[in-house]
Amino acid sequence: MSQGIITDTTPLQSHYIPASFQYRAQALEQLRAVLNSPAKTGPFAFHLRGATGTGKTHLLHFLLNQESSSKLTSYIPCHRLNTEYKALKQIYRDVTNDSPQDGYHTAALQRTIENRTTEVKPIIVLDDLEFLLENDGDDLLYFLSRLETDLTIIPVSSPAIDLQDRLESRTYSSLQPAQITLDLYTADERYQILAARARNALTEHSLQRAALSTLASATTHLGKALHWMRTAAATTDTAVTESHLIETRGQAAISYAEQTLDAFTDHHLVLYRALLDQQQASEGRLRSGTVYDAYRDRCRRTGLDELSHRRISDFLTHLEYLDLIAVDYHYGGQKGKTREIELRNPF
DNA sequence: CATCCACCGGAAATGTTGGGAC
DNA sequence: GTCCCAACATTTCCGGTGGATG
Repeated sequence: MSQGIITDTTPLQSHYIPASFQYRAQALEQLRAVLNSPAKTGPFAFHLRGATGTGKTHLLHFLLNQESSSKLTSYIPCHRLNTEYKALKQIYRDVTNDSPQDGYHTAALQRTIENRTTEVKPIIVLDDLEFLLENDGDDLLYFLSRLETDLTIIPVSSPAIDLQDRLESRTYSSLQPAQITLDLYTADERYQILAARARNALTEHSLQRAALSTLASATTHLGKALHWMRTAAATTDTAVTESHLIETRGQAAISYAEQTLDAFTDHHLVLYRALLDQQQASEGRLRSGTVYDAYRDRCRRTGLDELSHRRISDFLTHLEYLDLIAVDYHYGGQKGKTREIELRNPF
């Protein structure tokens, strides 16, 4: 093993939260104002929206660690905890400091949570809410919205999700969520943030200016850019030049997707690989039928039992939510009712 | 104007897991 | 062990969808 140019991987890791946030002063101020607004009874909600890679999750962690250490926070990653029941179990754990025995009924969990929240007044963060809504509807939010205890509910999602559309009107009207949207970082802001991370993670002068520019302009998604930086830095002993960066693009894109899909099933990854195959094999955009065929072939070659059309249709929606593919929906016309799919230009 | 494309997406059915009660 | 039950992932079923085509 050679020395490499990475002095500290921490600032390049996806969960790293910096000591201070650049270029988000306004959003932070809004969030603080909302969190500290005068108490009222009943649940209080605000919806934090922003494209993937705009730092929604990181900003919230930053804020909640810093400001509200006195308040109890229950963090629900809805892409994993994608049913009301799973989310309730997590909330139960957080508000009681105790693990629920399995076999508890939903109503029993709800009752305990309701009792506990009169005392602890937790902040409940529902990150990647779209996954829960898609899988299980708005039962959880309806339950939370009807509590008469003081709690703060923070749904977090992409800007494509409009709660007024996606929630039953009874849920929406009792939640009345405020809304805060994070804008994309500008190219210059991305450049500065990436430069700062490089200073903390790499040896001096090991990331060339041209490479940094390319990184900053390649994607609006900071997490992807950092992942690419780390991939490039880990594969050289001297310095990240622009050409070395470009060489590692494909590798970085795939490992990024694999990391993202880690919390999902094997089939999600097989599906993504099948999409990669198809994209290379044919120019032009793909339709869900051919994508399914490619997925099935890959399953057969690897001895994995294939899932049904219907199931894979849902998994495609997951890939779309994760911003790994871009999709046009056709509800009829020459092509019939289908989806046209394009791999997101990874970087 | 009828028919067709090619799959969407809701809903019900099925199969599996794991706990509690007897 | 056996029966019952809830939650859950997945399959099965099926009624659409709207421009193009003849």
